[in-house]
Amino acid sequence: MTTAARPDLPKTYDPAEIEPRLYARWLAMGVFHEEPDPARPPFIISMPPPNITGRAHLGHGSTYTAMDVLTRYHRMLGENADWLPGQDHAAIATEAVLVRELAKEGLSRDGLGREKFLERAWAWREQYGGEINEAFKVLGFGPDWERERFTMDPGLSAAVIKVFCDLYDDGLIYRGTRLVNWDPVTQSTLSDAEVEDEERDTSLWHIRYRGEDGGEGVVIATTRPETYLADVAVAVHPSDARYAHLVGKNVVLPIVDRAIPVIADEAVLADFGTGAVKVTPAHDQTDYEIGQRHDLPMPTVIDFDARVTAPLWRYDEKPERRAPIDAQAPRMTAYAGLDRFDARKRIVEDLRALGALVQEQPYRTKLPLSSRSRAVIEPLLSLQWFVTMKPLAEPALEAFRRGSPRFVPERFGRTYAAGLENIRDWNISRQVWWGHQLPVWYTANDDVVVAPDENEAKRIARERYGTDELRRDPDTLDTWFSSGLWPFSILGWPERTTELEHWYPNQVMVTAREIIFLWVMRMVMLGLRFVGRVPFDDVFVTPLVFDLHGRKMSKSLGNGIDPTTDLVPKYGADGTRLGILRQMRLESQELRFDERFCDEAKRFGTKLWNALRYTLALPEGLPGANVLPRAESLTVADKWILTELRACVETVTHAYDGYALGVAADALLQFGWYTFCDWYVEATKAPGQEASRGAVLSFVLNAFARAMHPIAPFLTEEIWQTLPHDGATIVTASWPDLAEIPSFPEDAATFHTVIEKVEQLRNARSEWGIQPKDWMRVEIPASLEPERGVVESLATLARAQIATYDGGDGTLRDRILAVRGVADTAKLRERYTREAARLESEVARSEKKLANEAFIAKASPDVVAAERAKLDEYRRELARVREALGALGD
RNA sequence: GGGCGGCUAGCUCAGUGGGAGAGCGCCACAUUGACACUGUGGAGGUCAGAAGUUCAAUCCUUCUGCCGCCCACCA
Repeated sequence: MTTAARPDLPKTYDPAEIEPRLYARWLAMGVFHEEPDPARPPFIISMPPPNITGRAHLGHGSTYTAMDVLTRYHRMLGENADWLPGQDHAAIATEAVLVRELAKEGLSRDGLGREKFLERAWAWREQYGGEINEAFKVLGFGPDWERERFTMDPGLSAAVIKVFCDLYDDGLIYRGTRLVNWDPVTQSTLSDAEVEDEERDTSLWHIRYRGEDGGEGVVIATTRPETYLADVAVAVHPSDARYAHLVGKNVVLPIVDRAIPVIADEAVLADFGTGAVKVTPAHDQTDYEIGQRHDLPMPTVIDFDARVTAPLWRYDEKPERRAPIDAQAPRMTAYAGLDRFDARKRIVEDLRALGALVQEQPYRTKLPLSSRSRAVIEPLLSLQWFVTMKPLAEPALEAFRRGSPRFVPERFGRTYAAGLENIRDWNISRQVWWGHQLPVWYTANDDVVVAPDENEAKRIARERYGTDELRRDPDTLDTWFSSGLWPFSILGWPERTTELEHWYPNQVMVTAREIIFLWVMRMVMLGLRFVGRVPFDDVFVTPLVFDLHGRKMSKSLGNGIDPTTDLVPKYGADGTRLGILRQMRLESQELRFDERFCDEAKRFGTKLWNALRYTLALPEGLPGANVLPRAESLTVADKWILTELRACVETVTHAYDGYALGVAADALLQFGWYTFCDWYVEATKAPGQEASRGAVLSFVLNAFARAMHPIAPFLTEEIWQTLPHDGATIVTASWPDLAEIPSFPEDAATFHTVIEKVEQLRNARSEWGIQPKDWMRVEIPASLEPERGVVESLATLARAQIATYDGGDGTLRDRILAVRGVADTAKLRERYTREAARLESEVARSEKKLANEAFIAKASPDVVAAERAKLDEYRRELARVREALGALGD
């Protein structure tokens, strides 16, 4: 047991001084570190690794605070709790940052060369990659820093290579030419999940393609007129009578005078646009599929810089075999080298001049944007590596049908399952250098060798192809390929480590909704395949953070908030955390961040701090930690606050268990401020409370601090340390045990009546305009006589003199407490008149209800009895108010 | 087009099949020692609209409207 160390506390709790000091102490004590311990139940969370380019934002404030709270809670429960941190190399994002840095020095990536570029990248990572960890420390997060991992650590890289090789050997990774999402800014492909749609105003251009026979031909509608140069057909719906006569005939592309066939395909919607659609297989996903079905050629007209090429060319895996299609080249030269959007303007003008542009109709469409660069994605043919997803998705779906993982809130499980059901092959190769280079080599004849390292590749090549002259594929893997292994790669997989044995699967994955497709699905699929189990029992999906007006937070809108620089200096880490959690609702999908909650949370901290000061300043001093007097020595107020404390701890425990962090935060604030400070602390100032109050205040604060510690780690540590306590730090203290907290329901009810009386008194004083200097005489029921001192004390503001009456259980308001000559009679009358009207309407409502035979017959007896009791009460009150009104005279 | 969430006091949000809640803001009052980063009281709402189920609906069902999100090959 340690006694109170510092009797002279400042009036205000100062987070700026206290928080860094406590965090440093926790680190020195190693409280966040755990070793696998089969004797205790595990509680493991793998931290979603932030990008090394990342900065703290409010998303971390919600999602990562939730993880910290859960880990701290389960640690206090005595579980083998560990939060495993790390970082993601964020291939494209990081490379973009590096390219910008180099540009400032007048350097380019290609000029520097791969080796030098990667040296720079690692140096950058060393220098800036840990910044977000500092932010996390400022926020009080306590992951197991000793276990920090990076997706490009040797161990994790080995896991990546093994997974690639195994999937390749199993025939689930293939190389092929497909239409991919090309980001012309970062010069790399993106997976479907990395493409975001954004609505933009544009036009729908209607263009006439005349018949080859000189007829009217057909009018197509398009949002991308610049790609018409590479059209290979016009498609209509098979049952569209308007165009049936044209199917099988040719129409002619304007300007370039190239003839293309009209074909019928189910994918065309007869009621959209003109019902006829141009088919450009090399630049549109739907068209690509139509092209495949009809075995159409796939000429390309836009290059990897998003410029129009002239002439057209035919994509080939080997650049030297890419053949120009120069038949129409002379007529296209005007567009050669133009950016796709400039080309669009020129082509529209030229078509208009030619009379081929039938109509230009304003139109709002969704543009595919790169989530990395915000550039408009260009669908392009390219030779890339893919993962066949269906065989991976099937076991994941089966597991989900058996209930694993469990989603909280449950509805996100349906989103997840729908994603698995509609899964498409995953493009995993990226044309950046920063990342895991594909373990793929080619012979001079383009024979493919996949191997974990170069020596093994050479051995295989010699054996199979009689050569060890190899060149390695320059591409790297999609960042999500390595993060998809996260929950097991950070535990040492493929080695069979103790950590992997005891800590896989994790108990919960906490993440945001938008990551379900990008990440959660892939972790499950890969975890199932390579470790044989779903990597986590629960997936807790936290709400997305928006600003007060419901707009997404973003740098460009200028409404982004960095909690460490924008909130912690103002409210402290505790205030920031509590303020955010108070707004987190389990079933809600968005959180409109309102800073007022942080302000409230900070003031709550000060309030508790002062309750602590009050407790420490008690003249009679404090007993040892968690020592309560025997029940006979406790006052009614003591028994009430202990009962309330127990209820609070119970609520908070259930809330944490169900991930309802907002409910836990509410309950703690409600109890701490309004129940404990406003009523109990005040009550202890009444005469007759001295004998027990020190012990009870100390006991309640100690238990309350522990219950609130997961949410507000610093303040609660400081309170706990200052009061008598057992142990070195609250971080490893035990969760309040309900069995330790006595409960006295009957006494609690009595004190509840005290509160009601006092509130009525205060209300009366205020409503009736009783001046501070004036006193009024009030009466309380005989049953409260023993608590007279408390009522008197709490009612001090009302300047009340207490008398006892024995008239049953009537309320104070009705008794009217002889107000002698001090109250404003007019105000009193007004008040009573209003009160009488209210009671009359309540009586009428209740009478009507009870007169309803159906109600009596069908409602449950409890409800009917309660309604009768209410009616009696209303009638009694009404009679008293009327009596009082009469007594007022004129 | 499909799916999902929301609509409760000026603002941000809890909540419940049976007498509408919190914080902030607003108004009034209170400064003799835990705290002015305070305390006390008050005003303020046809619980989006309509229909249905029910003895009883803000809550359950259906429809409508508006806001938002996700998915999908509407050029």
